Amino acid sequence: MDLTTRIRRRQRSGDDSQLVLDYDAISPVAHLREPTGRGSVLERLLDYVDPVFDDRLPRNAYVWGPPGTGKSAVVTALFARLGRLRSLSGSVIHTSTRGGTGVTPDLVSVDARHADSDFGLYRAILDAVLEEFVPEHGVSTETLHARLSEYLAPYDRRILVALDHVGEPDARRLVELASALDTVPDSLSWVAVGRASPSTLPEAVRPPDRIEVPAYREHALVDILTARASAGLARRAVEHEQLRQIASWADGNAHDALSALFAAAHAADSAGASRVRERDLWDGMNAVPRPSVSLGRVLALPDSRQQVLRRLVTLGEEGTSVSAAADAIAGSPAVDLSAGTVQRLIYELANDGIVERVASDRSNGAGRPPSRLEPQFPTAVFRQLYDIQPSSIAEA
DNA sequence: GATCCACGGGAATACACGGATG
DNA sequence: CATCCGTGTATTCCCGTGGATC
Repeated sequence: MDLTTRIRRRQRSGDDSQLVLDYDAISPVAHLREPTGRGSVLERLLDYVDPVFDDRLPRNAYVWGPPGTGKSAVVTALFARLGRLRSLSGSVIHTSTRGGTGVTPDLVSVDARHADSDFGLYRAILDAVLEEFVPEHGVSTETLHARLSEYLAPYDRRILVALDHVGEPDARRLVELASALDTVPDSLSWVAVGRASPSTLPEAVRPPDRIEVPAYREHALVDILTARASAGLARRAVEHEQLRQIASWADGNAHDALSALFAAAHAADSAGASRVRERDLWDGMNAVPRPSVSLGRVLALPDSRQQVLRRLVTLGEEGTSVSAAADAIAGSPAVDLSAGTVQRLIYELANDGIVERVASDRSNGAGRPPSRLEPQFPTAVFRQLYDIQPSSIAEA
């Protein structure tokens, strides 16, 4: 057990109940080292990356499928594992900028939600590939581009980049990413991970290799829930039949299923129960809006946005309108933003679909009626995950 | 001095309503 | 009765500024 896990366990409130042993294990945003139930997808991905074993570079590719199907999980796990295997084999000093003898392609994962400019994209790749620190300020996009090109220039240097979450609501679109990568030497390939069907991609960026990741079958989802529950919950905390209910309700979406399990377990735990009761199960499923914005996306938002959301989900009466919510949030000592900025952020979040503005039914005369705010993600799960983030441990 | 980015602030625009107008 | 107008909010849009850094 690592330190973070230990700290998290200690952080649990209410020491008596031992229902949830490890929130991380049942977290919808944590990816397991061994993804469950995605064997055939994994096989296809292995076929795709096969050239890497011969120190060659695969072509561009596109992995796609609906939300909550483990696309990211599989690709992330594969890249991590390959990177680890390679460094174990010791045949390549891939992180060294000095060596120059490396021939195995570098494997880099980039979250398109973070690399939201050409600058960010180049920086993310360089940062993964170079040992030295890559500046975040004070240097032009052009400079980073040149550095990347320079890195790739030697004949035997190659990079395979996984572009995760491509084209999702607040990530860049593949077209933009691809064209940014088009201008570097072609000893760089990418494998994009997204939701949209390849037929919706412009022909110019539609890669030759495509791997579809279909929704989970119900029994596969039950397996996933079972594995997670046994890793993170006390023995017998939840019954097989309850997991089956969640799986059936989640309709193939692992994110939603795990969120419901998480929320149910948390509800039971904080009520001091030793097992998930029917009402907890019910609460858990009700805690997840359908469709739900993925928590991975919420937790990938810039800090200021997450702070705003964290306060927003605990507002009561003060949250009845955008401006009232903004005032209340800006007034919180934990938030260091002006009310105007908070308000703008809320509107931005609403535009991105992370919260929904609902037209108020009652109008009291003058002016345009304010709208109510409804988060489109599992708020209970978000609160818990946000509060146990390492950063908040540091602050505490 | 240059660079990127997040903030902040405010102008411009959209909308809802009641009342006035033709 | 159908439209237009004025007023008061809500929402969107835009851009300058300053921090942090090289």
